[in-house]
Amino acid sequence: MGKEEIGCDCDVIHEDVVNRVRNNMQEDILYDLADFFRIVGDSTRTKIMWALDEHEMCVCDLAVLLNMTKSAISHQLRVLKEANLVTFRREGKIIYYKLADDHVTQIFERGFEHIMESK
Amino acid sequence: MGKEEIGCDCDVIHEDVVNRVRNNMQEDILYDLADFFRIVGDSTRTKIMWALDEHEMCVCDLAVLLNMTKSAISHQLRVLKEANLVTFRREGKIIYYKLADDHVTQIFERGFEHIMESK
DNA sequence: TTAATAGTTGAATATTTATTCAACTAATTA
DNA sequence: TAATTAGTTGAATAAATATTCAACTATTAA
Repeated sequence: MGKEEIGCDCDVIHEDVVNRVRNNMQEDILYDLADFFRIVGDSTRTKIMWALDEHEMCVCDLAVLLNMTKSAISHQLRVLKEANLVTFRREGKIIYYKLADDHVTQIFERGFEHIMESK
Repeated sequence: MGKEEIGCDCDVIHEDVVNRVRNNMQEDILYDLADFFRIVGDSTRTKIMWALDEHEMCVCDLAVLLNMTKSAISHQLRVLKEANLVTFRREGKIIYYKLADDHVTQIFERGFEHIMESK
């Protein structure tokens, strides 16, 4: 068989399985998927998303709710904005944030149910 | 109003909203939820989970498939085992890993669909 | 019982990243 | 206009963690 790649330090054992799986593997999509989970996978961002799923809120509301500084909240909101997980609208001095769309809401709520059930 | 907590550096703006949301907030569950997403939110672990969702595999198969060392794969499998996301069975020298249960499979596949659709 | 192979493990390194701090912009109001 | 407030930003620090490396265990086969 021989090591088919440079990086691994062993021979493949089930070559047919690996070849079949490799043919179905779309690496770029798996990176995007990992990215999505990575962004939600921080407790501050998870709390923000859960809170915004309950009601739209401004930075100060979130800061008080989560007992954190405006800056820390704002930095994390930027991450969530860049990942298109939240949107916002400005009303005077105040910016209201909310979850981006139903898709995000559903994925988030499904994960929440998963945790609730396994308790 | 006054700063209700020590950590934040501003006053609450929508006190009624924050109070209502705070009453519904279960922090321990939100931490578990973030943990779940954090563990899946690494590209190596995402690839491993996707591959095991396709077919059960041993460490060497995964190492060849992902072009990584046995050690790196093994370390990540341990993380996934500890989070109860994968299980395994031994057959002689070889240990076969697979996704833990339908619950995990479904959450993972749903995230995958989400990414596929938004492309 | 020795050699070979599948897999694990702990320590070290290197990278990523969450929060802090101080300075800043944007909008409002006195 | 000047002062106030909501929010942002960049750099620095501190903490978390993915991979590497070398040594190790467990099972099988010679």
